[in-house]
Amino acid sequence: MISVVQHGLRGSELLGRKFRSMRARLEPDALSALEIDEVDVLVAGSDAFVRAPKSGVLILVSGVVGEVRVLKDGRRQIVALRLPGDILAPVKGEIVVALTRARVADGASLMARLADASDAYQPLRRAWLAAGRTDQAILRDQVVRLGRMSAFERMAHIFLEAHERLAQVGLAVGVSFHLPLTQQMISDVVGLSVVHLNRTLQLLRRGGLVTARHGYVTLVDRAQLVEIASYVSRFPVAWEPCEPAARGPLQQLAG
Amino acid sequence: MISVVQHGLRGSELLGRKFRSMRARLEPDALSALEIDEVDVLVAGSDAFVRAPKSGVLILVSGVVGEVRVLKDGRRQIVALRLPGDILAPVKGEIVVALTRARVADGASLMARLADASDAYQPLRRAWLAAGRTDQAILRDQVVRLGRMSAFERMAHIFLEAHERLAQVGLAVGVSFHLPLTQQMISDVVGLSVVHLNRTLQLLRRGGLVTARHGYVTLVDRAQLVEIASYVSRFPVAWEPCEPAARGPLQQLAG
DNA sequence: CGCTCATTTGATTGTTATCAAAAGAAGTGG
DNA sequence: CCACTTCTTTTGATAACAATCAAATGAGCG
Repeated sequence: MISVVQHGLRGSELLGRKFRSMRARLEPDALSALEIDEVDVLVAGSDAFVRAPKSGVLILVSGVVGEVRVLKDGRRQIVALRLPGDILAPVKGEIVVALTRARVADGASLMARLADASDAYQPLRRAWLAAGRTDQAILRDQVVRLGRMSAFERMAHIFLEAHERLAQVGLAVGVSFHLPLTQQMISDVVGLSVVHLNRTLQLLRRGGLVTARHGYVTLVDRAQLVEIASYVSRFPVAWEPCEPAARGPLQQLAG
Repeated sequence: MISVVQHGLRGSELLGRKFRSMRARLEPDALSALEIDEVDVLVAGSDAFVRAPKSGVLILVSGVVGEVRVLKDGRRQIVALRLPGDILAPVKGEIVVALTRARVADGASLMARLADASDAYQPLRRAWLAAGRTDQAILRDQVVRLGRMSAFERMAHIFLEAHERLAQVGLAVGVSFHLPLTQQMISDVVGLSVVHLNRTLQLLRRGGLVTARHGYVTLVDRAQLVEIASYVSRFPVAWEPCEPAARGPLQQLAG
């Protein structure tokens, strides 16, 4: 299983996958010369608080980070969960928290290329905008999840979303993926208490819907999860079922 | 009291106020030649469902509309509440619902001006981007509201937000404003049942925090509301207290 | 091994939803 | 202007859901 934290992918490769899944017709080398591989900031520790990027745009290369709001009394809401290939864009009043060890790259050179108005970069600009719209849609999914879904539905939904987003950048194998977050962190995403999240997770497990252990998640019955969460895909089929190949190595991870 | 539904403001005036509150140094006539006053679509009725804009960007001139997700079993979530001066931007799976009678204008000419790369429109482009960021921040406020706030806090928060957003475009008088929505509609914004919303509203009233009647809302104790909701302003003081002038006409509305 | 952190379980409380129905407003047509 | 309908607000009673408190178990790590 390919790890979210330690995949061998370069930043440009990640972005390429992401942008291409937006139906962008990018040349093979549209991103190759970008210097987004040089990791700018290395954030370690699972709860290290890092102030917003010192300058410009940051791209998450590996690991998981959250854009977090903390209320006076300590309640936390992870407004957006950022996965490899995502742009970090916290707003005023939010902090960026590394939920796992994470590597981020400076997006300055990408931004420069986007600012270049030449025709050659037209597909790139399109893809960038499409990615932004997807980001927006995912944030709105988060609103619906928190506003009108039961704990059970929320869990089904977040698992589906995480899977799809990771699959988009090639960080999923079939219906399985690596997402090494504590239940506390996930509860701060879906707006539940840890205890209730734990119990809800058990319902999903006992229902034969998912398995989750040591940060490895498998959507055992994806179809039913989609049904439960009324899940609407945000990507044009970025993942292929590929059941046969996956079954072998997955079962040991599934626990 | 100036009405959200029937103010006499022209679209360009609304946008001007909005953009100027973004600290944009717009020339007095930066927007004047725009044809955003010609109302494109007239949506009547309080629950008329209108499919997404036929082409391009729509600007809300008067009235209130919601960008709504409807789940299979009829649960609804108003993802974003749109007030005069806002841009309508529903994503896939959402519908635009007129919550009051509303007038919308076609933003094509504004978009054309934004696309014009000449220096003259630099401040306009800046303001446009700033408005987009504010929009994003408000959406994220919505996430926190739904994810980690109690019913009481949610109500305090949404009232403060509505006030600030209306004040920004001059549709508030002091701490009072017009927002003719049914409790059902508001409950679909804050993710509560109507019944519970009604009871929570009574708590706010009895606590001497707000008055709300016939669509007229007064933040009687704004300071305390801010405290309750941990409210963070999204605008650079777009409204001035102006208590003295307001007190007269407000009290009769306050009921 | 012993420390710490994460997960799990049990018991209980508190919050919010749901159901049902009354009372109040607003609009319609006679 | 009134009877009538319909929608909204309000109230009461109850059930479902999720949070909290407390503690045990399990996993990772030096």
